[in-house]
Amino acid sequence: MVTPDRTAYDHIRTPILHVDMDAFYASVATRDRPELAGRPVVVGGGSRGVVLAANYVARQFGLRSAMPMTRVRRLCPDVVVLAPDFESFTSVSRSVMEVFRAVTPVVEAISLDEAFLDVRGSARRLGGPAEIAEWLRSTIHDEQAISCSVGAARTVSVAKLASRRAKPDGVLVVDPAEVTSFLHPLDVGELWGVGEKTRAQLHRLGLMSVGDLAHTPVETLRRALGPHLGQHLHDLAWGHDREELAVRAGPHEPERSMGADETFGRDTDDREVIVRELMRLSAKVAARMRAASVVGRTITIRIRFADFTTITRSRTLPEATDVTVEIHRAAIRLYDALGLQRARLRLVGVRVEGLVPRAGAQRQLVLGEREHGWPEADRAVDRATRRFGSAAVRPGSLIGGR
DNA sequence: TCTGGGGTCCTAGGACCC
DNA sequence: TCTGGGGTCCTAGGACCC
Repeated sequence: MVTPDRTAYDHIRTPILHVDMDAFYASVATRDRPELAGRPVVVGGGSRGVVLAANYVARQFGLRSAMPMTRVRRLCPDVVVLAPDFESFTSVSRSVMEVFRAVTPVVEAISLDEAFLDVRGSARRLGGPAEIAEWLRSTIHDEQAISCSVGAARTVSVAKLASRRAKPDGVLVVDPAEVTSFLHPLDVGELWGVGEKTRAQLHRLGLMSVGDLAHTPVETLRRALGPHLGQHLHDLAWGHDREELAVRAGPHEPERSMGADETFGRDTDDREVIVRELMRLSAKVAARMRAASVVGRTITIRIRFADFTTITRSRTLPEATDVTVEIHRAAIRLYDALGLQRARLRLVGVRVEGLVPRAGAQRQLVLGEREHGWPEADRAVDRATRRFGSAAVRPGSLIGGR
């Protein structure tokens, strides 16, 4: 790559790049399927599922991420629905992240399909942000046959908005001098951190655009939205935000919590079904915790009723655990304490919070009070799962279940 | 047959401690 | 005999993100 004459690389004006794959899951799922070219495609499915990704043809029919599948089929009966293949998505994601790291070690991954890059240290070698953006796009396109969009700015949030504006398959550099003229016409709902509820609340206050937000006294916003959010949105409206990235310490930043939940195929009030599902979810979570060498003390269950109202109940144990049976037992206690009789449940979930490395959380063995055997049983399950796959080994209470 | 599944962070009240 | 006050933990809910 030809590098134009440049001085003062440290003062590069838009060093933060936000790279975002276009319709990532849909692009990966269709890249080897030329027969689907020009057809509306969504990734998702299940009778009670939602859209995970919609290609750009599907978007012309109004199909969007998070849209219920029932609505999808109504809006677009000819839609092609593909089941997600997360192994494939993860593998493509790894390759894409390698391309990012070829540009700079300062990469903050946000999800499988997007990341921030700080290219301050790369300018001498690779050129300015716009050139680096084009290099990333062509490299990813050549290697993975998918397109992406890139936003460049001085701050994280403006780079993020810029990549969205650049979609699909484009680049947008927002110079610091242009930040307010870029931001202020946008609807408040465009800001990162403003969802449906906050957007509606702001609109009720007569604050429609980011410019309106910017010209509202910060005290007013703090009173209306809470001190933290009020201050934060006022800052964002002026383009004030993080300029440094949080580079992950390792490939797997330790998670603060791990959980699993599942929507039933049909709502149920059958305790036996619910207890069995809690067992399956507890086993899944505990296995992931053991694989990550973490233990946790706070067990939370989530219940969603047929009318979609959702509650959580949690309990903090005296000792951190990664033992399936202990997590399950806590979950059952929390469930039974609710005293539900005929309430029909749509979803149940189990989550363990307050995770710490197992090495730093030695169990206290007090007077032999711990039942032993269960951790050993879990380890045996883990070994068998590694050898034969997860279908081969299931807790006894799940066998015979539908 | 409206509304998945994986997370993070914030708020707020009460308990408890100093 | 006058209601302080900060910090931390626990619990529940809620908003948001991808």
